Amino acid sequence: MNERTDTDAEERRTDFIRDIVAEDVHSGKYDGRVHTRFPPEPNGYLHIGHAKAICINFGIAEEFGGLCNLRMDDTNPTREEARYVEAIQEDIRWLGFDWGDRLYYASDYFAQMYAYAVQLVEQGDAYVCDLSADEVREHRGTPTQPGRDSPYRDRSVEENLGLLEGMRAGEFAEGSRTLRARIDMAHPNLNMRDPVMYRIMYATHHRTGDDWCIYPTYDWAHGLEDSIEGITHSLCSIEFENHRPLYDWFLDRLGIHHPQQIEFARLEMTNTIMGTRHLRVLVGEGLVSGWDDPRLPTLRGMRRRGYTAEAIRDFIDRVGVAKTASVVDVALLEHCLREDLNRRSPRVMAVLDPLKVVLANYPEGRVEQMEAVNNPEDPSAGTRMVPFSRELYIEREDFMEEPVRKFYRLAPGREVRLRYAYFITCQEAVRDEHGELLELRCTYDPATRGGDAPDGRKVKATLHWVSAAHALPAQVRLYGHLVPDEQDEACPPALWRDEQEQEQEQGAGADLQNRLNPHSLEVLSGCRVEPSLAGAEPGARYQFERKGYFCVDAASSDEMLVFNRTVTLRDRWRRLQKAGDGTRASP
RNA sequence: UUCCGGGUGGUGUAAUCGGUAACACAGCAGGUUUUGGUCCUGCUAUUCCUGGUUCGAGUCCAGGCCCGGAAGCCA
Repeated sequence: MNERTDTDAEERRTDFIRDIVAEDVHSGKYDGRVHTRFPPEPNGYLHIGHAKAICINFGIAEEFGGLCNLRMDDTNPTREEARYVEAIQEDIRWLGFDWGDRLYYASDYFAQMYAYAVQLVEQGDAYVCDLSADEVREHRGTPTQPGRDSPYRDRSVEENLGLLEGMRAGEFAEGSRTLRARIDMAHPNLNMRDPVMYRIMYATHHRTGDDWCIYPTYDWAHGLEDSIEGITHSLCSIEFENHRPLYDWFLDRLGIHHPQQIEFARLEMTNTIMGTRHLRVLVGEGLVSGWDDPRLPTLRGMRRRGYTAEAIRDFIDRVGVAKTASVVDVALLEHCLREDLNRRSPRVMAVLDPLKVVLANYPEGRVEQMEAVNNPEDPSAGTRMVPFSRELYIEREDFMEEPVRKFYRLAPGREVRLRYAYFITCQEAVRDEHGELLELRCTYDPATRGGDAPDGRKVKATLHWVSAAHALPAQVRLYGHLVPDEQDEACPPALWRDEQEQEQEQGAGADLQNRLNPHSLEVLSGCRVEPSLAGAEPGARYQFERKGYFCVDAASSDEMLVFNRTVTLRDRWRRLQKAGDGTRASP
């Protein structure tokens, strides 16, 4: 089911990257080889933005009969942790991609990178600089003003070699020296103004331990990683476009394999918060329950919420690939989700907000088994039996004492159908002394068993229900958008710069919190679900008829079933209500 | 302000050599329906601006406008 058929592949619309790759294959560039890679930094969990990069890199390799590597980009020991390495693999596998035995680590190339650095020093293309971080910044100039040469720029090759060796040997204090590329301090592209290649960090790396006290910067390392692995097409996001000339410069000076980098716009989406750093703030400040909070756009969160990998991949396909900065409507994601879930989810009846219904003319103690269709989209899913009795629960919102216009569910004197059961008519709404609605007194028509009237009369509504005596208690968690529509315009604050990070992230926590939807989670504990749900396994997905798609949460148990709402059904009635606000008509 | 990149319906993308601007989502209207679901039908709505070349411009040329990215020893 993960396999796409040939026709699907042919019908898949193309994009500018696929066009370039196809052209390269035809022209015989790289001997017609296609080899991509997905290079995450193991510093957090993957989110749907990563899914785009994953689908593009693995997808293109697959389509062109090539390979895609998985590479942990672990060049900064202070940010990366081993626990993320396993989680990243888990998420990619869940999405449905396979890297075979090609799991690599940037840290495996540290020795090779060092040798390349020595080569550059020997060529006079790199030098050891004693400027502090602040001084380097000050020498760099600005976008409009050229930078100034470092006073250490013209050291001899021998001195540089000796100093570099000393850096590696741990002879110098952290931050006291760097190795820099010797390019052009007046270059209009800031990235070319003698960028730092190595910094001294006395930090223990999650894989290389204390073998190194100098670590390559991303700009120095990244192109080398792709080159070493023989990558043909380095597909990355737009913000690295300005860095491409630098990667090209390194590769050309070194005279080694030169992949082609192509940049595409990263995925942005409405009604959510994206970006590892922002997500880290949400998790760190306890604004959500963890990286797998079902409200988060993390792959783990979405999985826990009940998203399918197929829906996510379909969504990424439909979003397309381009360079324009864009914000995709979350409605498209939800459409893909519903489409997939509609096909595959067994239907079941669950009452989220129970209102008791007593059938006055139904014999006490009698129980009937009603046959219900498991999935109208899939006849092979068969049917099941659902118990019916004198006392039932229906949804509180399916009754209105004074029905508004176009409300055609239950009301005093009205007849509706109970799905797969009988027509019932509401005789009386029973209230307590405070006017609180307690239960409904109804009668049923024995001739309508199964849901059809022999006299051909119609009802306008069909309600779902459960038998009070047979229903199982359940907790249901209703999830909504993380960010409400009104807040969607507000931009999340930019987050970076190490020395301000802690302070910034605290401020960011408050800023982020202000954007959040206060109703993104509603927990319902008094729900009643049909007995066939007994023993439902965590992760199992269902459609609660008329309510939405739900999946069994990991915290679910035999004592208390727990469901997460994945997404609601499209709800025309709700839309009518919204549109008709204030147009309440008397019955 | 300098460099790089980008502007096609409300949103995301497509349009072969310069030849009828299309697909999907959203929205609206209707049909079917034992889920106000699904499905089906229809509708609304698009080339940033100005000028030029051309029989013909989203596409080519010139100028302008707007948006994004870039001044970490992050990735």
